[in-house]
Amino acid sequence: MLLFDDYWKMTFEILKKIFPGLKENDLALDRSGHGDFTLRSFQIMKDQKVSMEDISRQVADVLGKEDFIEKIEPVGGYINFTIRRDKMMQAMKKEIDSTGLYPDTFQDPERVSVEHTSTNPTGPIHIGRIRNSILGDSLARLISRYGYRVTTQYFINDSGKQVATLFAGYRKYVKDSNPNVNDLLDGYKKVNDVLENDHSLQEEVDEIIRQYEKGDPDTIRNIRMICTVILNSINESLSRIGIKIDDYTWESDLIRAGDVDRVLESLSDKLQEEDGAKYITSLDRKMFLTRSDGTSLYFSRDIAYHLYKFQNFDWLINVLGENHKEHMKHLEYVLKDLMEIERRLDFVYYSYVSLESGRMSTRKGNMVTLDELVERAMEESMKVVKEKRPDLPIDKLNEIADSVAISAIRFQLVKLNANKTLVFKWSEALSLEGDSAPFIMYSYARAASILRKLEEPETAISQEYDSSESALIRQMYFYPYALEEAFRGLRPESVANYLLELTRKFNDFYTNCPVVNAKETERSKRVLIIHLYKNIVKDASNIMGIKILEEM
RNA sequence: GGGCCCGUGGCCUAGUCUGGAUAAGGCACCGUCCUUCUAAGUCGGUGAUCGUGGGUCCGAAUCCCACCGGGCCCGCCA
Repeated sequence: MLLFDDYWKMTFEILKKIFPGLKENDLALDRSGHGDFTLRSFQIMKDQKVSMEDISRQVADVLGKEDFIEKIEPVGGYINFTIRRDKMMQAMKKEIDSTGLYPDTFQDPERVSVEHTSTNPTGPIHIGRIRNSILGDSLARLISRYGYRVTTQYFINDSGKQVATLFAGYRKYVKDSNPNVNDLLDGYKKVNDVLENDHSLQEEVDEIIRQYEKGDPDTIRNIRMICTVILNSINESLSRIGIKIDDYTWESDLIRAGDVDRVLESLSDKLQEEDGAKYITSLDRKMFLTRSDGTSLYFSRDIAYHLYKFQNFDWLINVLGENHKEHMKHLEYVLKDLMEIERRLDFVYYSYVSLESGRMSTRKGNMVTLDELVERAMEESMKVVKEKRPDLPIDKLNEIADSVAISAIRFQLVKLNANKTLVFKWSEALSLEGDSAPFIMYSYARAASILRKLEEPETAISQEYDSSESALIRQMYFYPYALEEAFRGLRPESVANYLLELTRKFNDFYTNCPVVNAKETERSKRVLIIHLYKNIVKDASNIMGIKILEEM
């Protein structure tokens, strides 16, 4: 929960006393530039059969005497409220002085699990999967900022057909007791080619699964070993863009610890069989839990994993590609309707990333890996930073180029509504202008630069702010509302859009309001604005995974 | 065939959940501003039947219905 002097709420509660039927949405943050909050009176006029004049008079009576109100203006069917800027400044300053953050957070005891990425350890992480990681990581940061104890989790699929196939390839073509990633992937590709028309090999893969689930020590040791090699490389790629996952769970551990069997037991009265394979009927569909040879299927392992997570968490969030939607409907049905688990479970889906040449495919080689993207973004940002800052030493240039590249990649993916399909284009991915992370970072660096030029600057809250200052103060003050919206909808892109708007407001302030050479009274109030601005940008950027810099 | 998602200037998006005031940005294009704090920036201009057709409503990009176009799903894969 967010803590701050919430003038929207105060206004709403006062209005609610005179209009008991008032809905939260009737008092909106104004988007049209008329005021800060706007009361839409249409419904009130209709319900209570009163005139606009009556409403205006009543509102003026109760709110006119509140000291945080600057102006009340009825226009058409709206009543616009303007909040005093010095009150907004005070509200922000108060939190930052005492906690270092605006808004302050009330720490919620609930523990939240955010599962993201969970990609099969059968290949490098590519730009399709990375949408999952970036979305999940930002979501985790957002929820944590909101006051929950968040753990990020990765479910390692090491017991399905894909990994068994990987192992078959290793055994046939690689053999090395200390294999590298590329050899493993080559082996995987070769086996997949052979599998297309060789049924004996299919039998071999099935046998590997049986051995693995049965607990054959040699199979376990080897599969763990090759999965770890690939997983390490995935994690290395992720850490390159600032993503670290807290907890890993191996599917095979849940099988051997009996979790999957317990799922079958608890569903025993609903289980049906077909050729020895067990299934349940979920929403008119057969959902198989085991194969006819007794080995487990993803559905039962996923149920087991969710039960395991519910032992330690009050709220589970899963970030998944849209192709999992149907599957998750059935998972939810089992957990909520059959097992009657009432705890909170949310799914956040994202649409696919494709290339201009079409859908990505690891096997066909039509893909762009994260490593490749990072490398090219680094080159691009290095080129730019060298051109812009020839005065800086090389290690400084490296640091800037690195932050710019990584921030740009993350921001580009997180700012887009997750439901939209994304066609990856190099020209857009490598762009460092416009609505991008560098746009935000650059503004922040200019703000920092102003403060560096002043020795022990005074700060002050003024009674008077001009229009650029006023618009910026308002946008800063509204930060908690943006966090709230993002949190409620589990949509980090709301924070991204907020941050872009904040940057535009700051740029307007920057061009219109000189600081360093301003008179003392002007300077001190602007210095405080910059302090608050820097604080909020830093905070919001952290949620977005943008690595903010004091100089660039 | 059934289900879910998307459709907003030439291109990419915000706004859709929770209907409300002249539809907000970016890219590209044309023009402006470095003798004031970093031009990765600023200001101005060109450019939108909000996929189409109905409906509900005082009011629809937003809600409902139908259709069109694109994506995803409908495995003893994950």
